[in-house]
Amino acid sequence: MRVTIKDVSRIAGVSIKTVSRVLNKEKYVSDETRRKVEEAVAALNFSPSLAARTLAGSRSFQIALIYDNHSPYYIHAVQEGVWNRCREEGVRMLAQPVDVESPTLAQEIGGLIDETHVDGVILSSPVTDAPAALEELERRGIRFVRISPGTNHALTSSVFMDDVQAADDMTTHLINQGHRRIGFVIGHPNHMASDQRHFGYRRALDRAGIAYEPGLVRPGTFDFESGMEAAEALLKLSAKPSAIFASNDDMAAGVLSYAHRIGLDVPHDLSVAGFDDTPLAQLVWPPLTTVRQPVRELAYAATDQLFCPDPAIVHQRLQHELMVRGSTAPLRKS
Amino acid sequence: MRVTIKDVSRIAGVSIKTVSRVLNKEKYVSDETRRKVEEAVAALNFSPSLAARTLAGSRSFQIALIYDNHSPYYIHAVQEGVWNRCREEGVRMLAQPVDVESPTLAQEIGGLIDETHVDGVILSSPVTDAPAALEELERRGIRFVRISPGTNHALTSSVFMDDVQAADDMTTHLINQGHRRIGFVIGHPNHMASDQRHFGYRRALDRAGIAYEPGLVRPGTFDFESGMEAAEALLKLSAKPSAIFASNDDMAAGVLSYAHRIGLDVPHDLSVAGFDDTPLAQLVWPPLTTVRQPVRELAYAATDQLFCPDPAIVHQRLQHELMVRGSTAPLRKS
DNA sequence: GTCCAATAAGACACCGTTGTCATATCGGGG
DNA sequence: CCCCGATATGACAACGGTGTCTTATTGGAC
Repeated sequence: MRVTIKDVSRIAGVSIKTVSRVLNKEKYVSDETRRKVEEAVAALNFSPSLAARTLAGSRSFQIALIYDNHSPYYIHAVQEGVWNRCREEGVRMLAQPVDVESPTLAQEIGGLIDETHVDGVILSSPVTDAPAALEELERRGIRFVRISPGTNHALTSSVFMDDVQAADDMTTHLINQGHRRIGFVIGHPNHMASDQRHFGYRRALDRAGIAYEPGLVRPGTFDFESGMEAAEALLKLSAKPSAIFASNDDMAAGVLSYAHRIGLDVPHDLSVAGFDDTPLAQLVWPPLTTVRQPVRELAYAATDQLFCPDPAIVHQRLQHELMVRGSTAPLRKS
Repeated sequence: MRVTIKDVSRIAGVSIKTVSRVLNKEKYVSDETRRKVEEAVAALNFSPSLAARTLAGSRSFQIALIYDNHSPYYIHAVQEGVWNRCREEGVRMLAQPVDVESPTLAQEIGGLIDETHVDGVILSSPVTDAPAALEELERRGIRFVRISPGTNHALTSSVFMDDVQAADDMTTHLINQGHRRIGFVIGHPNHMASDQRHFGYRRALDRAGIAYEPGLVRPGTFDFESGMEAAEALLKLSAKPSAIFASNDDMAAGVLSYAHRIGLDVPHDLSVAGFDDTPLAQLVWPPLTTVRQPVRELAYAATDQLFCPDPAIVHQRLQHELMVRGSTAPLRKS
């Protein structure tokens, strides 16, 4: 049947406890013994049962990644980052999609933790800001790290980028190109990042001495359709914007699409900027000027913090990057 | 500390075995007792330890989804489909990215199974056709279902769509619009679907009495760049195609992008068709005519088969759908 | 009234590890 | 040479459930 630690101990001629010691890289095992055990492990192709380790020990060698589905690209990148760090650590990753609006959110998360005894949890936006989730995790005293949280809940570690500064940078880029009437499409109200990007846009305008015009700002939901709708509203204004900054790439693609549909030439008739630098940014024409968000790196760093024994609460900021491509251009004199 | 089955049994005034029976919905528990146990479970907010159940019992309440990263959209949809079925069953999903080219693939999969005791495995393309993976799973006698396998390994269950027919349908659609010189971009050589789509293209041409011209067929790797490169090669031919059928959407987007770059008007100067109907298809201009691949449904059905106690090997085909959008048009008489 | 199958519930071993404690040996300071 | 802390290893009891077996108790069929 299944190969167990007993088989290994028999082959190696030691007790199961000693095998366990080798497996867990504990001190107080002689080189000679260690070698024998390692050989036996290799010979039998032994992998210890996670279930047994979890039950008997104080670790489960599993962490959970909890997220709500918004952008497949984003989630995919997060999973990749978390997974990369997990694999180095020999830890399994449990991917757990949830509905952040669900009234049973806390219960679901609690159940997950009770069932699996995960050693820690990574929270991805927008679950990072769901009070029910945070309370549940804290009540259980489980370690968790948040990726790009919107609220600076001082109690927990997090990794993030500066959304305000990034949106400011992008807006400033457009201003530097001579644009004065710059439309803005806000993100999904669920996401704190939406407010921050909105704020960054506003801050850049202020600094440049350009008045903030509510009419140039449209609500959106981070998806293509809402970008199109926002573009339609903005481009039907009598005083049209010469540039539109959509606060994520999907919406920017929607703006682009609507602009094409009514015969505008991007970037000469209209500059369009996005945010996130998803692959999509380079799968549209013209390729989007956007902000690269280091998602993989954020996820990796978050997981690293989870494993890192440093008990201090750490807030780590990673750098964004302005990706200037073909969808923005200097304002045409007319 | 942690709430265990003992606490529940104490509160309910029954033995732990009876609690276990209720948890597992076994027969031979009186309604009265069942009610008492359920109340105790609810009162204590009890979730049984998966580790203990796995160790003691014959099930682990976990399945693994093994995939290699190609398209984030595809993987995301697969995960969603698998997860949806898992949630109904109260089973956890272990997402396991692998490198299908890795020489240690079998070992990784073997280790996963030994460690986690998963009850079954879902294989997503292209891992579906990695001999090392299949052999390892069979050697361990573990149940697994493949999503869209390329080879018809008679031993295992699978769900799939008819790639040949779908590519045939799309090609026929183009032919019906009057196109005769139809370029084709092949997919990644790793994926069996690439050959099948290629074959479908050829079959449709044959039936229509159009000669297959190797010069109109370019290799690709399922990504945007390879689509652009293929488009460049095809559109520099002296006898240009009037339509290009790229065998996935990313490559079609690449074709579209290159066409725009050299000033072609799609669809009037060139029809472009894709395959998969990823969200991207509607995030480009003009929206792509493509084949809808029912990925979520395939994943859901595969998981359903895994849980279904029917031991027979089942091959289930799901229907594709032609999505005609703005990127294809009747051949312009010139 | 007897017998047997179906129903209902508990006792107890066991799953494969790790934690704790006990034991043995070794090397060096006094 | 003795004693003690560091090193090295093993015995054994958990961990929290399920599988198996045993024991009552019912309710027809004969």
